[in-house]
Amino acid sequence: MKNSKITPTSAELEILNMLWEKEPLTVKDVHEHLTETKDVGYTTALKIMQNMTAKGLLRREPNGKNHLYYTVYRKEETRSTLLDRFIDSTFEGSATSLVMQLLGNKKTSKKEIDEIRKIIEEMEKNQPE
Amino acid sequence: MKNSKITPTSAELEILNMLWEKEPLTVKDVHEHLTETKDVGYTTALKIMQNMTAKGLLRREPNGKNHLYYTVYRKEETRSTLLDRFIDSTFEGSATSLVMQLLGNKKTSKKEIDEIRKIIEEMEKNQPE
DNA sequence: ATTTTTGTACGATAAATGTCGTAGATTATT
DNA sequence: AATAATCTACGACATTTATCGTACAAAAAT
Repeated sequence: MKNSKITPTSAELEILNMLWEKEPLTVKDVHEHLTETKDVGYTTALKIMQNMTAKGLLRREPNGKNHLYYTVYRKEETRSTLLDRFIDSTFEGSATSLVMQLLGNKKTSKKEIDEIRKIIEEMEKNQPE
Repeated sequence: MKNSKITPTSAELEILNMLWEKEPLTVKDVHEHLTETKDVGYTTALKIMQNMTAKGLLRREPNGKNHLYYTVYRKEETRSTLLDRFIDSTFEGSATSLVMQLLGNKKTSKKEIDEIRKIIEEMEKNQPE
Protein backbone atom coordinates (compact mmCIF):
# COMPACT_ATOMS: atom_id res chain seq x y z
CA MET A 1 0.00 0.00 0.00
CA LYS A 2 2.80 2.38 -0.81
CA ASN A 3 0.44 4.77 -2.57
CA SER A 4 -2.14 5.12 0.14
CA LYS A 5 -0.29 8.20 1.31
CA ILE A 6 -0.90 10.12 -1.89
CA THR A 7 -3.87 12.29 -1.05
CA PRO A 8 -3.30 15.82 -2.22
CA THR A 9 -6.17 18.29 -1.97
CA SER A 10 -7.00 20.42 -4.97
CA ALA A 11 -4.91 23.34 -3.72
CA GLU A 12 -2.04 20.92 -3.27
CA LEU A 13 -2.53 19.47 -6.72
CA GLU A 14 -2.27 22.89 -8.25
CA ILE A 15 1.16 23.20 -6.68
CA LEU A 16 2.15 19.68 -7.67
CA ASN A 17 1.25 20.41 -11.27
CA MET A 18 3.57 23.41 -11.22
CA LEU A 19 6.39 21.39 -9.75
CA TRP A 20 6.05 18.53 -12.21
CA GLU A 21 6.33 21.10 -14.92
CA LYS A 22 9.45 22.74 -13.60
CA GLU A 23 10.92 21.56 -10.38
CA PRO A 24 12.45 22.53 -8.12
CA LEU A 25 10.72 25.73 -7.13
CA THR A 26 10.85 28.04 -4.15
CA VAL A 27 7.81 29.18 -2.23
CA LYS A 28 8.23 32.50 -3.94
CA ASP A 29 8.08 30.90 -7.38
CA VAL A 30 4.93 29.01 -6.46
CA HIS A 31 3.34 32.03 -4.91
CA GLU A 32 3.98 34.07 -8.04
CA HIS A 33 2.37 31.42 -10.21
CA LEU A 34 -0.62 31.21 -7.89
CA THR A 35 -1.23 34.94 -7.82
CA GLU A 36 -1.55 34.93 -11.59
CA THR A 37 -4.92 33.26 -11.26
CA LYS A 38 -6.08 33.96 -7.72
CA ASP A 39 -5.52 36.20 -4.80
CA VAL A 40 -3.58 34.33 -2.18
CA GLY A 41 -1.02 35.40 0.39
CA TYR A 42 2.59 34.32 0.51
CA THR A 43 2.22 32.62 3.86
CA THR A 44 -0.73 30.65 2.58
CA ALA A 45 1.39 29.18 -0.18
CA LEU A 46 4.17 28.57 2.30
CA LYS A 47 1.85 26.84 4.72
CA ILE A 48 0.36 24.59 2.09
CA MET A 49 3.84 23.58 1.00
CA GLN A 50 4.86 22.97 4.59
CA ASN A 51 1.78 20.80 5.06
CA MET A 52 2.70 18.91 1.92
CA THR A 53 6.23 18.38 3.15
CA ALA A 54 4.88 17.11 6.47
CA LYS A 55 2.58 14.71 4.61
CA GLY A 56 5.45 13.45 2.52
CA LEU A 57 4.22 14.87 -0.77
CA LEU A 58 7.20 17.21 -1.10
CA ARG A 59 10.76 17.26 0.06
CA ARG A 60 12.91 20.31 0.32
CA GLU A 61 16.52 21.37 0.40
CA PRO A 62 18.09 24.49 1.83
CA ASN A 63 19.21 26.93 -0.81
CA GLY A 64 20.88 29.93 0.77
CA LYS A 65 18.20 31.91 2.52
CA ASN A 66 15.30 29.91 1.16
CA HIS A 67 14.40 26.32 0.24
CA LEU A 68 14.02 24.41 -2.97
CA TYR A 69 11.01 22.13 -3.11
CA TYR A 70 10.86 18.84 -4.98
CA THR A 71 8.03 16.42 -5.54
CA VAL A 72 8.28 12.99 -4.00
CA TYR A 73 5.91 11.07 -6.27
CA ARG A 74 5.94 11.14 -10.02
CA LYS A 75 3.08 12.63 -11.95
CA GLU A 76 1.86 9.37 -13.45
CA GLU A 77 1.94 7.58 -10.12
CA THR A 78 -0.02 10.32 -8.41
CA ARG A 79 -2.56 10.69 -11.18
CA SER A 80 -3.05 6.96 -11.33
CA THR A 81 -3.77 6.77 -7.62
CA LEU A 82 -6.17 9.69 -7.76
CA LEU A 83 -7.90 8.35 -10.83
CA ASP A 84 -8.48 4.98 -9.20
CA ARG A 85 -9.90 6.65 -6.15
CA PHE A 86 -12.12 8.90 -8.23
CA ILE A 87 -13.48 6.00 -10.25
CA ASP A 88 -14.27 4.15 -7.04
CA SER A 89 -16.05 7.01 -5.37
CA THR A 90 -17.81 8.62 -8.29
CA PHE A 91 -18.32 5.81 -10.78
CA GLU A 92 -18.68 2.90 -8.38
CA GLY A 93 -15.45 1.42 -9.66
CA SER A 94 -16.40 1.36 -13.33
CA ALA A 95 -13.85 2.92 -15.68
CA THR A 96 -16.24 2.17 -18.50
CA SER A 97 -18.91 4.35 -16.92
CA LEU A 98 -16.40 7.14 -16.66
CA VAL A 99 -15.51 6.96 -20.33
CA MET A 100 -19.15 6.86 -21.34
CA GLN A 101 -19.83 9.90 -19.22
CA LEU A 102 -16.82 11.64 -20.71
CA LEU A 103 -17.80 10.99 -24.29
CA GLY A 104 -21.37 12.04 -23.65
CA ASN A 105 -20.32 15.17 -21.85
CA LYS A 106 -21.09 18.35 -23.68
CA LYS A 107 -18.08 20.02 -22.15
CA THR A 108 -15.71 17.52 -23.70
CA SER A 109 -14.90 19.10 -27.02
CA LYS A 110 -15.29 17.25 -30.31
CA LYS A 111 -11.61 17.77 -30.84
CA GLU A 112 -10.87 15.93 -27.63
CA ILE A 113 -13.25 13.13 -28.44
CA ASP A 114 -11.45 12.71 -31.74
CA GLU A 115 -8.11 12.66 -29.98
CA ILE A 116 -9.36 10.03 -27.60
CA ARG A 117 -10.52 7.90 -30.50
CA LYS A 118 -7.14 8.17 -32.07
CA ILE A 119 -5.46 7.03 -28.91
CA ILE A 120 -7.67 4.00 -28.76
CA GLU A 121 -7.04 3.22 -32.41
CA GLU A 122 -3.32 3.47 -31.86
CA MET A 123 -3.56 1.09 -28.96
CA GLU A 124 -5.44 -1.40 -31.07
CA LYS A 125 -2.80 -1.30 -33.76
CA ASN A 126 -0.06 -1.88 -31.25
CA GLN A 127 -1.65 -4.84 -29.53
CA PRO A 128 -4.01 -6.43 -31.98
CA GLU A 129 -4.88 -9.61 -30.08
CA MET B 1 -23.68 28.28 -12.78
CA LYS B 2 -26.51 26.10 -11.63
CA ASN B 3 -24.19 23.20 -10.97
CA SER B 4 -21.65 24.96 -8.81
CA LYS B 5 -23.55 23.72 -5.78
CA ILE B 6 -22.89 20.06 -6.53
CA THR B 7 -19.98 19.23 -4.30
CA PRO B 8 -20.59 15.96 -2.50
CA THR B 9 -17.77 14.47 -0.46
CA SER B 10 -16.94 10.81 -0.90
CA ALA B 11 -19.10 9.79 2.04
CA GLU B 12 -21.93 11.74 0.50
CA LEU B 13 -21.37 10.19 -2.90
CA GLU B 14 -21.66 6.74 -1.42
CA ILE B 15 -25.11 7.69 -0.22
CA LEU B 16 -26.03 9.35 -3.49
CA ASN B 17 -25.08 6.21 -5.38
CA MET B 18 -27.46 4.20 -3.20
CA LEU B 19 -30.25 6.65 -3.76
CA TRP B 20 -29.82 6.79 -7.52
CA GLU B 21 -30.09 3.04 -7.49
CA LYS B 22 -33.28 2.91 -5.47
CA GLU B 23 -34.77 6.07 -4.18
CA PRO B 24 -36.38 7.08 -1.99
CA LEU B 25 -34.72 5.64 1.06
CA THR B 26 -34.95 6.27 4.78
CA VAL B 27 -31.96 6.90 7.01
CA LYS B 28 -32.41 3.39 8.28
CA ASP B 29 -32.17 1.94 4.77
CA VAL B 30 -29.01 3.90 4.10
CA HIS B 31 -27.51 2.98 7.42
CA GLU B 32 -28.12 -0.69 6.78
CA HIS B 33 -26.43 -0.49 3.40
CA LEU B 34 -23.48 1.35 4.89
CA THR B 35 -22.95 -1.14 7.70
CA GLU B 36 -22.55 -3.89 5.15
CA THR B 37 -19.16 -2.51 4.23
CA LYS B 38 -18.08 -0.40 7.18
CA ASP B 39 -18.75 0.25 10.79
CA VAL B 40 -20.69 3.45 11.12
CA GLY B 41 -23.30 4.64 13.60
CA TYR B 42 -26.89 5.42 12.78
CA THR B 43 -26.55 9.04 13.82
CA THR B 44 -23.55 9.43 11.57
CA ALA B 45 -25.58 8.40 8.56
CA LEU B 46 -28.39 10.64 9.74
CA LYS B 47 -26.08 13.60 10.18
CA ILE B 48 -24.50 13.19 6.77
CA MET B 49 -27.94 13.08 5.21
CA GLN B 50 -28.99 16.14 7.17
CA ASN B 51 -25.88 17.94 5.96
CA MET B 52 -26.72 16.92 2.42
CA THR B 53 -30.25 18.19 2.78
CA ALA B 54 -28.94 21.49 4.14
CA LYS B 55 -26.58 21.74 1.17
CA GLY B 56 -29.38 21.05 -1.26
CA LEU B 57 -28.11 17.68 -2.41
CA LEU B 58 -31.14 15.86 -1.00
CA ARG B 59 -34.71 16.68 -0.26
CA ARG B 60 -36.94 14.78 2.11
CA GLU B 61 -40.56 14.12 2.79
CA PRO B 62 -42.24 13.03 6.02
CA ASN B 63 -43.37 9.44 5.93
CA GLY B 64 -45.18 8.61 9.14
CA LYS B 65 -42.59 8.53 11.88
CA ASN B 66 -39.60 8.88 9.58
CA HIS B 67 -38.57 10.63 6.40
CA LEU B 68 -38.07 9.57 2.83
CA TYR B 69 -35.01 11.03 1.15
CA TYR B 70 -34.76 11.89 -2.52
CA THR B 71 -31.87 13.12 -4.61
CA VAL B 72 -32.09 16.59 -6.08
CA TYR B 73 -29.65 16.20 -8.97
CA ARG B 74 -29.63 13.39 -11.45
CA LYS B 75 -26.76 10.95 -11.58
CA GLU B 76 -25.46 12.06 -14.98
CA GLU B 77 -25.57 15.70 -14.04
CA THR B 78 -23.67 15.12 -10.82
CA ARG B 79 -21.10 12.84 -12.37
CA SER B 80 -20.55 15.24 -15.21
CA THR B 81 -19.89 18.11 -12.82
CA LEU B 82 -17.54 16.04 -10.72
CA LEU B 83 -15.73 14.69 -13.74
CA ASP B 84 -15.16 18.17 -15.12
CA ARG B 85 -13.82 19.32 -11.81
CA PHE B 86 -11.58 16.28 -11.51
CA ILE B 87 -10.15 16.75 -14.97
CA ASP B 88 -9.43 20.37 -14.18
CA SER B 89 -7.71 19.70 -10.88
CA THR B 90 -5.90 16.48 -11.63
CA PHE B 91 -5.30 16.53 -15.36
CA GLU B 92 -5.01 20.27 -15.89
CA GLY B 93 -8.17 20.26 -17.95
CA SER B 94 -7.14 17.60 -20.43
CA ALA B 95 -9.65 14.78 -20.89
CA THR B 96 -7.22 13.19 -23.29
CA SER B 97 -4.58 12.94 -20.57
CA LEU B 98 -7.11 11.25 -18.38
CA VAL B 99 -7.93 8.63 -20.97
CA MET B 100 -4.28 7.97 -21.66
CA GLN B 101 -3.67 7.51 -17.97
CA LEU B 102 -6.66 5.23 -17.73
CA LEU B 103 -5.62 3.00 -20.58
CA GLY B 104 -2.07 2.80 -19.30
CA ASN B 105 -3.18 2.05 -15.79
CA LYS B 106 -2.40 -1.45 -14.61
CA LYS B 107 -5.45 -1.44 -12.39
CA THR B 108 -7.79 -0.95 -15.32
CA SER B 109 -8.56 -4.49 -16.35
CA LYS B 110 -8.10 -5.75 -19.90
CA LYS B 111 -11.78 -6.50 -19.92
CA GLU B 112 -12.57 -2.89 -19.19
CA ILE B 113 -10.13 -1.62 -21.78
CA ASP B 114 -11.87 -3.83 -24.31
CA GLU B 115 -15.24 -2.50 -23.24
CA ILE B 116 -14.02 1.03 -23.62
CA ARG B 117 -12.80 0.26 -27.12
CA LYS B 118 -16.16 -1.14 -28.01
CA ILE B 119 -17.89 1.99 -26.80
CA ILE B 120 -15.67 4.12 -28.96
CA GLU B 121 -16.23 1.86 -31.94
CA GLU B 122 -19.98 2.09 -31.46
CA MET B 123 -19.75 5.84 -31.33
CA GLU B 124 -17.81 5.90 -34.55
CA LYS B 125 -20.41 3.78 -36.31
CA ASN B 126 -23.21 6.02 -35.15
CA GLN B 127 -21.60 9.27 -36.21
CA PRO B 128 -19.17 8.46 -38.94
CA GLU B 129 -18.23 11.95 -40.05
C1' DA C 1 -51.59 4.15 30.72
C1' DT C 2 -46.82 2.96 31.25
C1' DT C 3 -42.92 1.32 29.05
C1' DT C 4 -40.11 0.23 25.18
C1' DT C 5 -38.67 1.05 20.66
C1' DT C 6 -37.57 3.87 16.91
C1' DG C 7 -36.38 7.94 14.73
C1' DT C 8 -34.97 12.89 14.71
C1' DA C 9 -32.72 16.96 16.59
C1' DC C 10 -29.05 19.05 18.62
C1' DG C 11 -24.71 19.75 20.29
C1' DA C 12 -19.82 18.17 20.99
C1' DT C 13 -15.61 16.81 19.21
C1' DA C 14 -11.50 15.94 16.43
C1' DA C 15 -9.03 16.28 12.26
C1' DA C 16 -7.99 18.52 7.99
C1' DT C 17 -7.78 22.59 5.12
C1' DG C 18 -7.06 27.07 3.75
C1' DT C 19 -6.31 31.48 5.28
C1' DC C 20 -3.25 34.99 7.64
C1' DG C 21 -0.65 37.83 11.12
C1' DT C 22 3.26 38.32 13.59
C1' DA C 23 7.75 37.37 15.17
C1' DG C 24 12.39 36.04 14.31
C1' DA C 25 16.37 35.15 11.47
C1' DT C 26 19.22 35.93 7.68
C1' DT C 27 20.80 38.57 3.80
C1' DA C 28 21.34 42.83 1.35
C1' DT C 29 21.64 47.78 1.27
C1' DT C 30 23.11 51.99 2.76
C1' DA D 1 27.11 49.05 11.92
C1' DA D 2 22.38 50.15 11.38
C1' DT D 3 18.45 49.58 8.61
C1' DA D 4 15.64 47.45 5.20
C1' DA D 5 14.08 43.55 2.68
C1' DT D 6 13.14 38.74 2.39
C1' DC D 7 11.98 34.14 4.13
C1' DT D 8 10.62 30.88 7.44
C1' DA D 9 8.38 29.35 11.68
C1' DC D 10 4.66 29.32 14.53
C1' DG D 11 0.35 29.85 16.04
C1' DA D 12 -4.51 31.43 15.44
C1' DC D 13 -8.83 30.96 13.39
C1' DA D 14 -12.92 29.73 10.56
C1' DT D 15 -14.90 26.13 7.91
C1' DT D 16 -15.94 21.57 6.60
C1' DT D 17 -16.36 16.77 7.44
C1' DA D 18 -17.08 12.68 9.78
C1' DT D 19 -18.09 10.88 13.98
C1' DC D 20 -21.14 10.20 18.16
C1' DG D 21 -23.76 10.77 22.56
C1' DT D 22 -27.70 12.31 24.57
C1' DA D 23 -32.17 13.99 24.80
C1' DC D 24 -36.70 14.31 23.10
C1' DA D 25 -40.91 12.97 20.46
C1' DA D 26 -43.91 9.76 18.51
C1' DA D 27 -45.48 5.14 17.81
C1' DA D 28 -45.91 0.39 19.33
C1' DA D 29 -46.17 -3.08 22.76
C1' DT D 30 -47.40 -4.50 27.10
